Amino acid sequence: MSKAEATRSDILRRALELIYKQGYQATSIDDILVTTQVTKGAFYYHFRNKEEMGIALIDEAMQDEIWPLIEKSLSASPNFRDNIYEMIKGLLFEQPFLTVEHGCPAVNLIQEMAPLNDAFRMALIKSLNKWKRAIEAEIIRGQQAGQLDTTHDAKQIALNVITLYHGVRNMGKLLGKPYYISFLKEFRRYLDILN
Amino acid sequence: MSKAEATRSDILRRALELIYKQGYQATSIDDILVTTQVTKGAFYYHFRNKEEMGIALIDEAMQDEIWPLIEKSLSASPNFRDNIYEMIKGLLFEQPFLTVEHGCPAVNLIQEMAPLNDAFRMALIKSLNKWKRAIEAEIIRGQQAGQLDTTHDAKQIALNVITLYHGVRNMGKLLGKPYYISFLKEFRRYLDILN
DNA sequence: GACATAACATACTAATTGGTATGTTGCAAA
DNA sequence: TTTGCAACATACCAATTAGTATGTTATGTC
Repeated sequence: MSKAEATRSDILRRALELIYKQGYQATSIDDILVTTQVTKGAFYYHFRNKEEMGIALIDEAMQDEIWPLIEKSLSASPNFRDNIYEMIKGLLFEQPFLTVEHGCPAVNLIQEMAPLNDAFRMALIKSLNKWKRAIEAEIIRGQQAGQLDTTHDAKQIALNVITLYHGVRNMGKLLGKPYYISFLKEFRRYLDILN
Repeated sequence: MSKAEATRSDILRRALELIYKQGYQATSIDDILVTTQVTKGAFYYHFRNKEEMGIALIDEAMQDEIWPLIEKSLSASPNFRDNIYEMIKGLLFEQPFLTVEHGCPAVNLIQEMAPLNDAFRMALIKSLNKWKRAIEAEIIRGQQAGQLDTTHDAKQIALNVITLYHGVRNMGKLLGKPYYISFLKEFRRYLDILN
């Protein structure tokens, strides 16, 4: 990685950190500059404006942060239920970057920016669909392996899983880690009930 | 209602509208003043600062907006399943104030402000608990009426319902109204599966 | 080693921010 | 009908905002 590329990805990583904790609109470019030790000239050399950086952040930094865990957990075991369960558990508990109080950066950005900015919405939809397809594929694999009745709609279940994840990430901000634990129990029950 | 009270509640209503659409931090006091035709002096006569107005908004304006629907739907029919289903359906579809793209003001505020401000978090928890208890009571009523096995934990189900609502409000920002519809079908299934 | 350009650095701006200081007006009680 | 205070109105401020204009420096190529 060249020095310029390092600068760029450093900006994105730090920006993700700040935006994760404060929100996109509440995070100023100066905030980012202070924590990165990068100057304004460098920032605007790499990004045309704040919005372009935000989009890059979704397409690159955010993906890099969570995608390894998703891929790993979805191919860990032959049992699709275990894999999906471990994926959610991993996202909730085993991401050092994420905390209960601040939730999930993707969920936060959807909440804040999807209604305000088309480019953000598109980027977030793309990211969501990637995740959805991965879950869906794992469910279909489970069906083909005889672990789940083929009458179930894999798409629908995938969306349910993501919806639950969004919900628990939001509720966790009020109820804290104990809620994550009781949610996980319920989530396992949900998976097991699917015949 | 005195004229002063009218001014105050007008500020709160308009502020709720703006904050709902733009977010709390992105809504400036000047924004509120322009749309209310109220002057800065009047604003700061009624509220010590922006935060105090935000809290009042949660405690008063937000409750007034959704609570009538919740109470009405939770006592509409003898069937607790129908009532809870209609409550969620009503919140999603029959609140003229709310739109799919902007989601739910309470969910939005939790996402944005719970990690940043203790006073907000407290007010939001209070509001959440009020809703949770109402759902819980309706579930217990259903259990006493023999509609639901008493082995089920009413508290847990109430939290599940709210979690799903949070999730769908967030996902709706990306997937739009069609998702609300398919979610509702799944939600009905979830209620019916509880034996 | 000259030279071009990529990669930054510095200094600035106009607009906006939450909040304050200091007014003015209306209305209710005496 | 004066008087006191609730209920506003106006003018201001220092800090912060995204973005720009105009530099300087490093680096790869010939």
